[in-house]
Parts: sequence; C-alpha cells; structure tokens
Amino acid sequence: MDAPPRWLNPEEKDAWDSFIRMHEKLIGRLSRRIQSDSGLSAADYVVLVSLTERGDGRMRFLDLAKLVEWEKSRMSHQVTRMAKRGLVSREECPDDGRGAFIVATPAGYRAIEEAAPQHVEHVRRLFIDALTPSQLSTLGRLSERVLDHMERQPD
Amino acid sequence: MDAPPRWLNPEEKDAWDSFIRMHEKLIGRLSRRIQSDSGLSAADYVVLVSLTERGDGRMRFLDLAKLVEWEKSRMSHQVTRMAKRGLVSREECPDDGRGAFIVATPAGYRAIEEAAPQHVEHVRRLFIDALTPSQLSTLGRLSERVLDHMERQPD
DNA sequence: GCGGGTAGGTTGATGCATCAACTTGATGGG
DNA sequence: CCCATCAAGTTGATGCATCAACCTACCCGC
Repeated sequence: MDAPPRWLNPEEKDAWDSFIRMHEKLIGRLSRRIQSDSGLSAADYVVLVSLTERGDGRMRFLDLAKLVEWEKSRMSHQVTRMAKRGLVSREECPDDGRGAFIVATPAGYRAIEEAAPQHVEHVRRLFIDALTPSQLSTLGRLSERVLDHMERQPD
Repeated sequence: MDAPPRWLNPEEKDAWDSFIRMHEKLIGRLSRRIQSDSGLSAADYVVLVSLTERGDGRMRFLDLAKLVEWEKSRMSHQVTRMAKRGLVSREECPDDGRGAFIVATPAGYRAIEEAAPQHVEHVRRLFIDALTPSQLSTLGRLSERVLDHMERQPD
C-alpha cells in the first residue's frame, strides 16, 4: 500500500533546515545564557514567570501545568526540583484534599526579578534585533498559521 | 549602571510567543511520532540520516559531531546508547590511534529507511502544508536572517 | 628523543522530558 | 450508603543534554 514518499523538494528542504537550525541555535544560546547569568534553567524561568506574573505568586498545580502546556508529571518533577532549591513551595488546598498550590517563595521572586531583564535583553539582541518590525510580525503571523494548522491535524 | 530593561512591546511579545509555542508544539509532535512510529528518537534519527546520507555509512567521530553541530560529549553518549541497541558501531581508525569511526550497521540502515518516509510525511503534513510555497520561502529567508545575525553576535 | 601542549574522544554527575503505573480524594448513580 | 469511576497529583525508570574532568595519542620545538 505504501505510497511513494513525498520527499521534500530542495526549496522545502532548505526552508525546513534553516528553520530548525535557527531555532536550535537560538534556544541553545538563550538557555545557556539564562543558566549562566542567573542559575535558572529555562524550565525554572517559565514556571517562575507564570507564577509571579499574575499577582499573588500562587497557582493550582494543574492550572499552572495547563497554562504552560506541560504534562502534569513534567510539572511535578520540575516543582520537586525547584522546591528543593527553595524557589517555590507546595501548599495544600483547603477546598480539595488532593489538590496543591504552587507558591513562589521570596527567593523565587528575587531570582525571577533578577533574571527577567537580562533574558529579555538577550531575546532582543539575538532575535528581535535581527528583523525589522514588519519581518517580525510576518514571522509571528506565519507561526500562528502553522499553529492553527496543527490544531486541525490529528495526533 | 543598570539600564532600564527594554521590555518587549505587545507586538514583539506576541510574535515571540507565537514563534516559541509553534516550534515547541511542532517539535513535540514530530518527535513523539517518530518515536512511536519507528522506535527511534529524534537524536537517533539525526545521527542515522547523517551517516547514511553520504555513501558508505561511516564517518569520523568529530566530523559527524561537527556536521550536526553537537558537542563531542553529546555525540559520544548518543553513540554509546545507539551502539548498545545495535544501530551503529565504533571502529578504530588506522591513521590515528585516538580516532574512531562511527558506522551504521545493517540494522541502522533498516531503521532509518523505514523511519525516514514516515517522518518526512509528518513534516509535510504538520508544517509544509500549513504554508504556501511563498510563505514557506519567506519563513526560510527570515530564519537565515536570524541565523546570520546570531553569527555576528558575541557568545 | 623527550617533554609539553593540543586534538580526539570518554566518562560521571546532574538536570530535564516522557511514559506508565500508582495513590488518594472527590463524585455521582443505584 | 456504597461502589465505581474519575480527577489531582506523585513516583520510578529511562533516555537525552550539558558541564567538567579526564585519558591518550599525536606533534612540535628543542
């Protein structure tokens, strides 16, 4: 039944390769920077930003997981590691005996407040500054388009 | 001395977020697919493609690492795991006593020949098909531009 | 021909990602 | 009320990524 594989043509392959290489290099550099500047991993950063951005620095476990689109087990392991380092703590939930709140500690706040400006600076320097505003917005729109397309695909 | 952080403006932030979310979702789905379709990880796939694409299925260790832009230690660990599963083997290098060749085994060839068409199909379905040829080429050019920009930046 | 630097590669430790299995508390139907 | 089922979250195992330290073999100047 095997249909002949629809290999990528040269233009498609070039575009795909550039895209992948660009993203890998960009993310690699950003995450090494954030790690060496602040001692936070990219995962720590995402968690702390999400927690502290909305007011009280606390969120229900699964709400947090959904917000950043992580599986619960991934989040659980991450929170365990961060709690061990004092960046967040777990609190139990009065309404639901199974439930948990994840709370950013003062050390967590300090860490993210120190890390965020540097991180943004690197995003700007490595990525935003590479493009004109119009190119940037084009890239954003194309990304949205791919996202929408994926939503409509099985898997 | 701290300059005030140059936060991203809303357009910049939207573009950045879309871009990041898109890439994460895309890579996540592709690598889960390749894993469940073929039992290869994305890393296995990259190594096997690189080895088998150029003729004899063998390459010097560091040449391979440079080709895919990995650190030698990453490659070494990866090769160890793959060798354990019989996908590649190490051979010593007659010219250089320190050196090693990495060789794709018959099982490695079978694995990649089975995995590649499926993988390409998913890339096409999830990514290529989301865009018109002209949009795809735009995305490729923007990626190149970011890559070039990064080359010129420190770190 | 030997002693020091460097190139080629390995190893161990640690953190991150994913999968499957598990526990415990909530909930709703009979 | 009780049992089944589901939701919330944890745990353990395994593979991947990164860093630093290490080991040899090669090479070059003397």
